[in-house]
Amino acid sequence: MSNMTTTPRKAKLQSAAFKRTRADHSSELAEDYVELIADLIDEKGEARGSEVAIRLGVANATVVKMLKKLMERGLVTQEPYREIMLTGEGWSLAQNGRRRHDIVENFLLTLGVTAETARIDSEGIEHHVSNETLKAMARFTARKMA
Amino acid sequence: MSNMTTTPRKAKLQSAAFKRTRADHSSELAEDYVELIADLIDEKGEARGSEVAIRLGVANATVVKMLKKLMERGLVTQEPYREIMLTGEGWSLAQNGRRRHDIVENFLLTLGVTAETARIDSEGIEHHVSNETLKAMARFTARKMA
DNA sequence: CCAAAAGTTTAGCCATTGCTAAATTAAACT
DNA sequence: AGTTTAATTTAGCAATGGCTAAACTTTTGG
Repeated sequence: MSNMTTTPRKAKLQSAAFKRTRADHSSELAEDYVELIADLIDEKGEARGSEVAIRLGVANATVVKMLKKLMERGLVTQEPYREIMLTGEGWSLAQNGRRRHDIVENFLLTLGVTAETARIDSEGIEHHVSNETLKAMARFTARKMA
Repeated sequence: MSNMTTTPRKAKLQSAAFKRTRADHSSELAEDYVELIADLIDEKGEARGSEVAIRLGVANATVVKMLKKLMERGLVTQEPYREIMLTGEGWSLAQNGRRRHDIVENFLLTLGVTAETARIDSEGIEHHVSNETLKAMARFTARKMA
């Protein structure tokens, strides 16, 4: 425990961390959409734009606009007025997101927070956790469950 | 351990969680600025816009624009071409941010990730952690340190 | 099979947070 | 003090992700 942060801290070279946070924001929305679309397909057999809008709490038009971006990025396909489908790449991204999400959510539950809090916080945290931290979380959960 | 997330998950009413995440994003930038300004004042005796720009990795003009917003929100004060100062409210916000940041960073260190990862990840996570989770993290760290 | 309802898209707006280049002010050096 | 240099601000632009209202399809029910 030698490298503990103490209160009178140095403001070091931190721009990398902030840039990383900003970069995360651009991809995290795409991942949220793709993950939700995957869930809808698994749950209801298809993903409609209006359902995505409801679950994300945004307007229909916003979803339409985002779906165009996601199509440009090669993550989803859709014909006008039809349901949304995921490309292979879209499925990979969704599955990676689910994996991270589950690890974080289960970790929080194991830490002892309520299910509701685990659900909400994991949504926010999921995109900002490095693979190293993710591994540490998974390790912790596995240990506690054993 | 009854409420563990399993892979074929239900896509429930999650719009609240997403809305919360979007709302966090608006305030997290303000907190990053204010926290950094507080660090600079403590470290160098004053906070200059150009220094803020360097540390956050953005252009000078971006900082100027943000500072106007922060002044409108009553968090900082500044006379043209002069150094940046924090209002009482600004200091509270900064201190709250530091507190959260320290808890998360120390928690990650205790979890066993490297110092570099703890620094970077805590930057991203800090703004998305509820008070309940924060408490759980602090408890965990305290227990391990004992 | 056609009209009404429901679902989807388009058009056009707004706020936010970036940027560069040019103008302005303050500071430092003869 | 005056001039150069450095710091700061202004002006104007771009991308992103929201929204509402109006237009257009698809679906559904006589």
